[in-house]
Amino acid sequence: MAKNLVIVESPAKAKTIEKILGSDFEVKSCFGHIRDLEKDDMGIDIQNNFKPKYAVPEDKEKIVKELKKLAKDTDEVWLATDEDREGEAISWHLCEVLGLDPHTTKRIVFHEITKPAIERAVQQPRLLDMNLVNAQQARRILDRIVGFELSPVLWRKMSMRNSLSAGRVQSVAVRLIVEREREINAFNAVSSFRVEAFFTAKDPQGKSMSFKAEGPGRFKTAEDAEKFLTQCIGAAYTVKDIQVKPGKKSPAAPFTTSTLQQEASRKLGYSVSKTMLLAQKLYESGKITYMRTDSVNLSDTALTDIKQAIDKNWGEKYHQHRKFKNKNESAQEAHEAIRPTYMENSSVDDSDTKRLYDLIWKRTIASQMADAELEKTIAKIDISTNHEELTASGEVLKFDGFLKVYMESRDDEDLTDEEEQEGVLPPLQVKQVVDLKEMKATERFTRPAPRYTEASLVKKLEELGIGRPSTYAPTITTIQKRTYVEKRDKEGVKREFRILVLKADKINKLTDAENTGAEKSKLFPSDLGMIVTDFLNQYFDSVMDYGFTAKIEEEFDEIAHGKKVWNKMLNEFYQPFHQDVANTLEKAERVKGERFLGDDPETGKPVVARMGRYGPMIQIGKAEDEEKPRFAKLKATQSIETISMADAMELFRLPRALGMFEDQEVTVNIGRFGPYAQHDKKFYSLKKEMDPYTVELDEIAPLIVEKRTAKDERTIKIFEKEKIQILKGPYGPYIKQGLKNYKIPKERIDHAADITVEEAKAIIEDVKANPPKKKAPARKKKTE
DNA sequence: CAGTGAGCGAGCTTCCGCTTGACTT
Repeated sequence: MAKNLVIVESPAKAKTIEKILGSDFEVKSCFGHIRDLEKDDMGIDIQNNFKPKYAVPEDKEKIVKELKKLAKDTDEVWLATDEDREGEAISWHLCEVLGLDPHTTKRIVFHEITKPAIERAVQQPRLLDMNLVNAQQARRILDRIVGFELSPVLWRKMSMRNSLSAGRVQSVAVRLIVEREREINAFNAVSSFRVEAFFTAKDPQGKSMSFKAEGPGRFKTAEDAEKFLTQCIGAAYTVKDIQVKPGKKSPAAPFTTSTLQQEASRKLGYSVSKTMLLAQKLYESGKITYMRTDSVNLSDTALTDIKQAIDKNWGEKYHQHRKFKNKNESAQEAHEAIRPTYMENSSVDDSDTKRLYDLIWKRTIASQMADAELEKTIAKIDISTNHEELTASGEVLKFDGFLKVYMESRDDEDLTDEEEQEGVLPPLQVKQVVDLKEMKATERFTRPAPRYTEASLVKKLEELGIGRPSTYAPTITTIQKRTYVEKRDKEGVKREFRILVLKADKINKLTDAENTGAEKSKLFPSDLGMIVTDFLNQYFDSVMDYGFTAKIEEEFDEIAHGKKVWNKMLNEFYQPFHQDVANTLEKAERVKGERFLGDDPETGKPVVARMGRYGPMIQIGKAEDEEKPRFAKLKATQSIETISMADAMELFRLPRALGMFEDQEVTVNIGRFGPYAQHDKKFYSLKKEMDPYTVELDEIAPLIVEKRTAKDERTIKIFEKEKIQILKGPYGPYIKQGLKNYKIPKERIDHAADITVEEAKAIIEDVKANPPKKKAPARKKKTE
């Protein structure tokens, strides 16, 4: 038994630190928080100054028991949880649960897992900071109050039966997506004409080179653009002025959780949860530092390591020492930036993981490399027939610096037409005459802000100070699980644009077409998301305010600095908030999100789009009418807010009868699980590309045949009389009787085809006698 | 697996932030 017990949060960290500290220290992990508020009565005694009621969750009982035993048998316990609000609270909970005295127990912290940092920490222990702990308790209690008082309001006031939820973070995340969608829907594209002139000029060797120049501003109408081109007929073009300016580019800071998620999304197309899963693997195998961090800091040992790698690979002049500062004020910086643990270490097996590792490696290296040096050339070209001038600009890379390894990519929202890639200009001289090949005036349209991707939403949330590195990915999952938001693609629509071409002193008018509005893997709000957001905005504007989190974070900081009392702060928040909850419960109407579309031309009955119990739908006629109303479900891509009368009526064309196949009728419809065909009492899901409104019989027939053969292939053996089947599933062979499935014992799995009826029966009886353990949700208590 | 759509009411759901693990019928 070691003399000292050190407790950290992460088990991977525990292993590394144990090696550094040696045999006098045993290092254990508590796996994050070990206590949480009870679920009953919110776990808060509001009348009694918001006194929290904590409990050890079921899935933490085992580790708590183990820590208790170790703490008892050791001379001294050291609390080494992360140095932030949550970490301080975890240490305090450890004191409470392990029976340690918070006034004497040693508390140590380090921001990096390096030998000097840890040895230094052990020499300078401090005590628990109860102010910081209280700031965390205030944070936790406020979130519980908001979540557990708002969610039930939704259950009462929304007409849909989902398990709805609301919270300080998720509801604002949904709001961002809803508002962006409406901005896009309300957007009117305005067009203007941009002039580009294509020239040739001779270089000193007499070789002809072509280059491009931009026109003077933009023309609002085709007439203005044509007028300008007409003026240019027969003109001579002379270089009037050349300016050469040096420029530079600097590398981006090393990765934090949020920037890693953004770059992995843009460069590798990973979802935020995929990025975090792969990063976790890299962390656990010791390849990278901790992946949930908001710090851009690199440890001194890392800096030395990185410098060595740069010097070795590219030479000293590529190295530049840099210290990055966090832009984000809410950052708590308990860890380092995300970086490789050793720059030398680069063998990663799995290809997806390797691509992420390479990204981290390059970003880390680049962050300590020299600026890239550029030379920007701007040439003004005079037009002899009018007073206008054209501008040609070019860029030459003089020294590549960090660009040798890494260039940060951008969200398309940051890109404007002006920032398109600069080309290289031929070596021009003032007074040189250049030859115009052609001049084009192209119609261009303004674009609305793009929809959020998972990663750009994380970026926005971080800017607003909402959420933490450990919650970005789960938050994105939650709002999709609640069906407030859906990630999907959107097909673009064709749009024509005009081009005026001046060539050989003649003007030609052309039209071309482009695809516009196409989106890939973007977040779209559902009708439910919109309705819930509108409701919350109407009754709980303070919590829904984008500045709400920032405002209460300031107060948490004041608590942490001992300038404010935590339960007083909570009371100031709670009184008006709870009043809003009570008022809303009493006064607000049940929300249906109804929108009137028009009258049905056939019957004259009103047609409305609204939210039903099972989702958005169209209703013709009223419930109180003698004839029952007709209903149709909206397609996944349609929404109550934007659907047209014509599209709504179109939905009533289902179910469709397609004709007979093998003497049985084939019909198509859309069900709970999407479009399907029905034939001989059996169901067949339509393929993704099949549209139930237009699909033909000869497309369905192969589907029916295909399913039959697939079933044959899945079947290993059938015992007709006993209704027992031996089937091949995704996890290997299994036995099916009636509708129930039974697992085949390991030792028989390889010989599944040889199983006899008796054997199969025995296996079924056996499984029935010893039912496999169900993986019960960890938080639920067993009632048996 | 392929229904439904009004209203009532039983019994259920729900937050944010720390951290990994279990293992398919």
